[in-house]
Amino acid sequence: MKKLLVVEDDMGIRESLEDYFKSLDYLVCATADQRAAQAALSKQSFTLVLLDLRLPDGDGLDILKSMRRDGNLTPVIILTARGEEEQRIHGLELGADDYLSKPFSLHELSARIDAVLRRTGSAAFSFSLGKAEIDLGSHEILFKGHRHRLIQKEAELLAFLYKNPGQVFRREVILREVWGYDATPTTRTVDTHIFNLRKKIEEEPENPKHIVTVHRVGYRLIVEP
Amino acid sequence: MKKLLVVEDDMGIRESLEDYFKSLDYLVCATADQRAAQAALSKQSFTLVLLDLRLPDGDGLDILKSMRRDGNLTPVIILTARGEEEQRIHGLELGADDYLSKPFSLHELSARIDAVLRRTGSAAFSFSLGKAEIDLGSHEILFKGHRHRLIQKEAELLAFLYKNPGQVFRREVILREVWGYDATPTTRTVDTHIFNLRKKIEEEPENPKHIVTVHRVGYRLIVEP
DNA sequence: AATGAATTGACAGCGCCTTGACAGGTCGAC
DNA sequence: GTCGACCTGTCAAGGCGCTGTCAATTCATT
Repeated sequence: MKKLLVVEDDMGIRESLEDYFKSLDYLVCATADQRAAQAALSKQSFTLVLLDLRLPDGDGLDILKSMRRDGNLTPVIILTARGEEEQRIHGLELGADDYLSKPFSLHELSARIDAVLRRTGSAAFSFSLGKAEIDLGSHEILFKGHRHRLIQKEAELLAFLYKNPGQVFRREVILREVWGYDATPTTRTVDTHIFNLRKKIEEEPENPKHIVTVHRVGYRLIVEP
Repeated sequence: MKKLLVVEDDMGIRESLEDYFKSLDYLVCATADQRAAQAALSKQSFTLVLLDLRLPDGDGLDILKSMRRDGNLTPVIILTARGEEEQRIHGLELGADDYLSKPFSLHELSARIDAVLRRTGSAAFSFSLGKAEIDLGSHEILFKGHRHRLIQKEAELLAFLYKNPGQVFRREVILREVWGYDATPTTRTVDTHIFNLRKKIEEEPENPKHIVTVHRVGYRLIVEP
């Protein structure tokens, strides 16, 4: 489940954003100003933040600035009015992931969100591989109408692969990145977890389409079918 | 039936609020000062609280502060006079859900109330898990015809999980979010409270359906059966 | 002091992680 | 095309870290 923070002072826009994304099954927290946004950010974690720059109690960029200062890497998309190019540029410098000029269509915004989440992968929070819907926030996957659980190492392994889609990783690298620098397990352990993952997300585990073996090298994750 | 607590010292405003919301079929409890408000809050649970900050016997924010300290998550809308920005900001930090500057139209206030209730699900407050009806306002739960009490930490813990349904939280995160940043307890403490909560809300505590363990990670709350 | 909440510690049992073995597959050498 | 060396798929079993459980202790409130 993706969780959105909307920061927008115009009540009309705010509510239409809220309604639209709720209809897409997002969890939406809508705030109208800087203070409320900061309060929400300090208490909860979000998949992505939609940020209007012109707020009644200050500049929306301050929110972005303080997020990044606090090490909060949640993706941010900036919503600007016409003629706010400077701020928009400044926003990208501060670490925003995309921007959109008003007026925009909700459909376009939704597409941008998907693109940003795909690109940052940071939101390896919830995604799908083929017919499997994977939710790393709840460690659950929905596959063929059945609900399975991912165990800890499987979830970590899958998250790592998903953050680097298409790229081949040698087993030693996977061990180092997922298990840690002082990992003791052998590379066979990786194989076992890959095997178990395939049983949970591949339609034909013996003929995997997503978690692919690269002989004599390692494994790679194919996101697009 | 929605039940409103109005805390407002100005008799004119108080009575017009009372009349207006009664005409909208709300149950309204109108109080004029901190003492009466606290008394009402300790005895009843409300759908939402309208809180004036300037009270004859102290700061309205004290009411909000003590509510949140008690794990009472009833939505609160703050009513401020012009030039009380600082307090309003402080209120949002303390967990208020919205604010409105006087003078305001009753119609606008009504719209804000609807928005807040929609946003909070109006339910971070009173909800059910399976056959257990949980009221975080009074810390009471009704389960199998019996009435149990949630103790403080149990209520806070359950409230936190309910605000983020489905999501897995590591024990360290739960400690930080529920106990506070400088929390001393160990993660075993979390287990104990989970154990006690299960005894109160699960049909088979040894086989929990709502407060679910994710091995090697933490816990998550399943709201839907 | 007394009551009840909050926390800690101990222990048993479960489940994840790892390992090792074998079968089957892949690819280069010839 | 065949062979052999090496790699990967598969799976069962054991160790051990993690959780459930609960009693005992500390802490807070009155």
